[in-house]
Amino acid sequence: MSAKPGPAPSSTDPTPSAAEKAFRAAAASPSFPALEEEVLAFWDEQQIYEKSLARRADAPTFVFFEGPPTANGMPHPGHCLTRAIKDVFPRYKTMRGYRCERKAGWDTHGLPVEVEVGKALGIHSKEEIEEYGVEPFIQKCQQSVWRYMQQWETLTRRLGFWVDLGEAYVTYRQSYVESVWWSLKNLFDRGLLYQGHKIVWWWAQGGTALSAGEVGQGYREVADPSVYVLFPLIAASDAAPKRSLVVWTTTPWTLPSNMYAAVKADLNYAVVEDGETGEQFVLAAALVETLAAKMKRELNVVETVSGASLVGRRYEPPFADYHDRLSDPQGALKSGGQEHWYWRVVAADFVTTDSGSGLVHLAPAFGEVDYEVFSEQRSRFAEGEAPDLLCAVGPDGKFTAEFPEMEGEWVKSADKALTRQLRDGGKLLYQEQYLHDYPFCWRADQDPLIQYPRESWFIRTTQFRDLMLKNNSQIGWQPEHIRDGRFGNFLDSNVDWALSRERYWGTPLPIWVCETTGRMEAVCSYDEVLAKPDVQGTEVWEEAKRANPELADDLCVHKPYIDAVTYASPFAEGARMKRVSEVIDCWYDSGAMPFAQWGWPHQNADQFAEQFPADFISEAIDQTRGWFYSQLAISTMLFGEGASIDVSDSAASGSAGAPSGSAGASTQLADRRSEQAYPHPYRNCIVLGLMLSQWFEATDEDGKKVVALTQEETAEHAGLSFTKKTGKMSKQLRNYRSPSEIFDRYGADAMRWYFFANQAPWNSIIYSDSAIRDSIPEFLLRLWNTFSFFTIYAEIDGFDPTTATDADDQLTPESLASAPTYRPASQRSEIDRWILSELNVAIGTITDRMDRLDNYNACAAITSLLDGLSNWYVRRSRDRFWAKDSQSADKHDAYWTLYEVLVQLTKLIAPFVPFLAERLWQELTRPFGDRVLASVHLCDYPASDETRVDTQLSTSMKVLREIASLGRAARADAKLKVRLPLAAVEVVLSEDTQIAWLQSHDSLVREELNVKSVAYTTDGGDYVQYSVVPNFKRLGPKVGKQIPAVKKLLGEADGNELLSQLQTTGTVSLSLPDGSTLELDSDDIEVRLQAREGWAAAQGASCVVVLNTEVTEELRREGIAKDLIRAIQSQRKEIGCEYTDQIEVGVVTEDADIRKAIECHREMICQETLARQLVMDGLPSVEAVEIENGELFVTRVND
RNA sequence: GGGCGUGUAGCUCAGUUGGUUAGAGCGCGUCGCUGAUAACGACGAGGUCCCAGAUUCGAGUUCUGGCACGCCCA
Repeated sequence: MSAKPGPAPSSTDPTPSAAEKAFRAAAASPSFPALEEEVLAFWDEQQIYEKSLARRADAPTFVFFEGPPTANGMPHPGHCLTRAIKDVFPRYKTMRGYRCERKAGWDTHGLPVEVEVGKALGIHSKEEIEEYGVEPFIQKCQQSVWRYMQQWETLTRRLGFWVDLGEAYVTYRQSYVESVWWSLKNLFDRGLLYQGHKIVWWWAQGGTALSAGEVGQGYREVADPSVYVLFPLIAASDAAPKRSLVVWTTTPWTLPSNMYAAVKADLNYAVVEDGETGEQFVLAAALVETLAAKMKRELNVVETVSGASLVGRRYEPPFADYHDRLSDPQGALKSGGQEHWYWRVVAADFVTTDSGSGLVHLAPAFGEVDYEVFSEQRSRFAEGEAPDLLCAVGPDGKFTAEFPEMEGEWVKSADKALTRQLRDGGKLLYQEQYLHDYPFCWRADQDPLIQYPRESWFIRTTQFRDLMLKNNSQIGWQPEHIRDGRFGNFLDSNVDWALSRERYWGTPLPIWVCETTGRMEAVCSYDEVLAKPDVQGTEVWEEAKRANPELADDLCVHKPYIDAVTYASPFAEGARMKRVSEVIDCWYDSGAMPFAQWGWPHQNADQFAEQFPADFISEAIDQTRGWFYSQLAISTMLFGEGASIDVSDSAASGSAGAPSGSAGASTQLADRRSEQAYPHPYRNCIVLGLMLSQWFEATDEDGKKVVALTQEETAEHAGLSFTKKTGKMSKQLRNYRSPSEIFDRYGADAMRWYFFANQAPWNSIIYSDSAIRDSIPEFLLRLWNTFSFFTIYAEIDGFDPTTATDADDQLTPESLASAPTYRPASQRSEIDRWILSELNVAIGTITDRMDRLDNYNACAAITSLLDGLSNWYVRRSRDRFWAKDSQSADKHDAYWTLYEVLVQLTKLIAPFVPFLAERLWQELTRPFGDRVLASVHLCDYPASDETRVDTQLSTSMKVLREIASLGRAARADAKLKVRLPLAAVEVVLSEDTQIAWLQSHDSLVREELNVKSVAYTTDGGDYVQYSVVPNFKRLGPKVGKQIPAVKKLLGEADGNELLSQLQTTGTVSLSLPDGSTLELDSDDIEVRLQAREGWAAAQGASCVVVLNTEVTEELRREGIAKDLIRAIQSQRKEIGCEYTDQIEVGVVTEDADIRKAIECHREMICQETLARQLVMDGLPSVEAVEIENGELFVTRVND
């Protein structure tokens, strides 16, 4: 890395020396990574980011929220994308005049941290953690949070993501925790927090619940018993035949805890009779045959009944223990009457006939859907009359005394014995093995997980479902389908938020419970607890701090210290208030960031009022149920309609540092809310797609997978055949390059541009070495070459933009106009006006797209502008830059035009590729020294100058470019290379609107096609066959069903005749088959041309270009001269001539054509090659080069 | 099993309110240029727009039903 900053205007020397003042030719192919490192150093040194914010100190805000990543994990390529997207819009908005603060943030709580620490300590169960000690464990967690901080900061900086890392919010900080506490207290006081059961995936051996993500990791295919069990129905009378429900399950160990059997109400059930035993069974009609086939028995249908008719029927439970102990309890229903608590048939929608018997065994303790049915059932009973949950299994996964015969047995190993018991009791109809995916603990992969009920705290989010939906409807989602699709559906099926976690490292639930009465209250800050009567236990923290003064003060609000704090109960004399033991879901932490990042409402009322809601956030799609939801839910509950925000209690509690603005916070926010009740907490959200990798994979002779990241790398493994793969990134396969390698090889701009310009951000994005590498020549290098071209000639000609004495510090086009050599665009040549028009059209498009958060199409507009600049403007203007007279008006026009476009383009690309833009800015503004802004990122984004847009010219130029392209195609077809001049081309157009313009500007075509003359005509009957087709868009609505007839008539008619009719009368009349007549004017039809056979011609959409293929002697000689020029030029380069060096040329040949060509075109040859002399002889001590039919000698002339 | 998304050239992707010759970049082929030159340019080949129905004068685009893949949830 260079120690020096980029070649910015030097601060030590305010007046640049003459040498510094001039442009200097730029390196042909720069090292982008090295360039970027220089720019980074420059930004740091000059504090450009800080300056960019300071310039907008009083500007309107554009609010950005950083979704906090966890610094506990290594940053990976996916983070590059989110961070790049999070960077480009704030940069853009800043240039557009907004103040966009970018407060970083870190998510620091939760199980992943505990797991990391556990790994390091070699422990993983909760027991082991308790044994180790919660206090040292928590301290280790706090330290572990910053494990990869260095890598994160490096990545963030290197990618060019401008964000205030120094001011980052951190979820474990006391102020953050207290904001979260405040919000929870608010919910608690409003009765929105409650305790209930939650069925979780439970790791019995470790005594802990697993998160969905963890469960997902541990699925693997296993064979479980699949049993069809008989539940004998309790018959209405003894006379009735014995009937049993056929119930299917793959978890026999849950049968002792059976509570119900479920049917689907609208399904048909068959009563079948076993041909051998005469027993009767009930199962889904659709599954009778399947089961009969399995059992190899005949099952005769006796009767068919509906599922609904089975509902309410009672049966004998498969194991009688509960039944024996509880007898058969009943309870009063809300609707009046009595109902049995257990062992009856209920209806449930999730029942299907896809597998099993169409009758489902419900053990609500061990299944989430089962539990929902149970809750439904409970709700039917009157207060105090509802059934209790049956659960014969302990948290250790072993049967309890509720199922005495197997007490202490691990449930999963009880399946066999249970099945045997069922068979012995005649209750097993059929048994087989069933292959399915079942989750195991990812930390102990021999331990199967079970679903198990746990006490949990919930937030009553369901109460806010409609408000959240209403809120969601106002969010600007990118892509839009998220709103009514994935996110909308998710909100639609909202269930109460299971908030608590029985873990250690998290925000403690701020609820204290009275040990005597069980009554509870919530607190909103540490100080509020301290202010309670007769507080005890604070010494635990104080001692810890004394013993280790390094301890982060924030830990005082964490376990185990906060757990030790108790106070006198206001509910019962002499009783103590103790905190509940749980911590909360860390998604709640992140969702609280809009206010918690400021410590609001305990402090920073102004910041919060100003920075809420966000104008823009972005994360990947996996956050729909994560951060997108947690933010929306929390904001809706706290700030939405009907919420009451009372921050006075926080002030009253004497919260340390409660700001003076705090009292006003409530009203301020309310005002803001009434202005814009919706949407919040974020107005716009870009949902990013998945990040995939692409690599080459082969299998070696040992059957091991070999991965190569590029085609080239595959060559290192001779003999293996590689296939290209696209898929998820895998640490084990190492099928992707680390971001830092990409930065070192190709640079951050290459990666950024690839992300921004190659696909809409919500598509899955492929992160591959080659894809990123390819964005260099496609865009970065092409732009650099164009810039380099400019500097080469600006240096030669001494172009000096500082002659614009009124130039402002951003070099706006208007201010450059003060230069004496600067002519208004209207006086410049066509091509200058054209590129300026294209520039201003592009500016309009780019700003329009970016304002709509559409980076993809903005980039497309930039690319096409660059294409026009590089492939047409510069190419067609080359000879203007080569022209001898360095002071001609035309040359000045060319310089001013190219300079302006480059300067504007540099600003346009600044948010996207900030490094290259910075370097270009510094190079382009070098002559101005420190009269201009030090960084392009301090500039305003260009505004489109409508007066420079000339749509007519754009259209005409498009036709012209098409003509040139067609001419080349025709030449290629006729095998007449471009260096050979031709006498004429004729261009046949379908309409005359462009002809006048084309005629007056045909030098471009003549040069481009190397022809002596161009003629334009609409009357090309000799070369062209005309045909006429309807203009469907216009005629469709007009004639409707007649369209096919019109098309047919026009197609059959002689096109040439129709055209002449149209030209003379202005209309064409058609007699339709239905007898009516249709008059068509020129807008109703479209004329198409087709080149006739036998001409060297090429056809496009609107014209045909016909070549005159006759090659005269004269033309042939000119062609030879041009060949010779090319040979001399090539030799100039070979002997190392500078652009301006003069040469002498000698040609030795016997070829009469060559001699003649030189004779005729001596002047042109000398001029083009800067030859002082051209002799028909060898040159002394100069080596000859072979040319066709002769030898060529070229030598530099020294002055 | 449910929800959502995707399916267009060898590859990666665009494709506006439905309008009749479906585009770009890369790759490939041919050629050109040789004073932007370890670049650059032009031209060309390459398509059952996943399948099947429906609506319509007209469907890559709208609707219905499938198929495949991906993600999320169960």
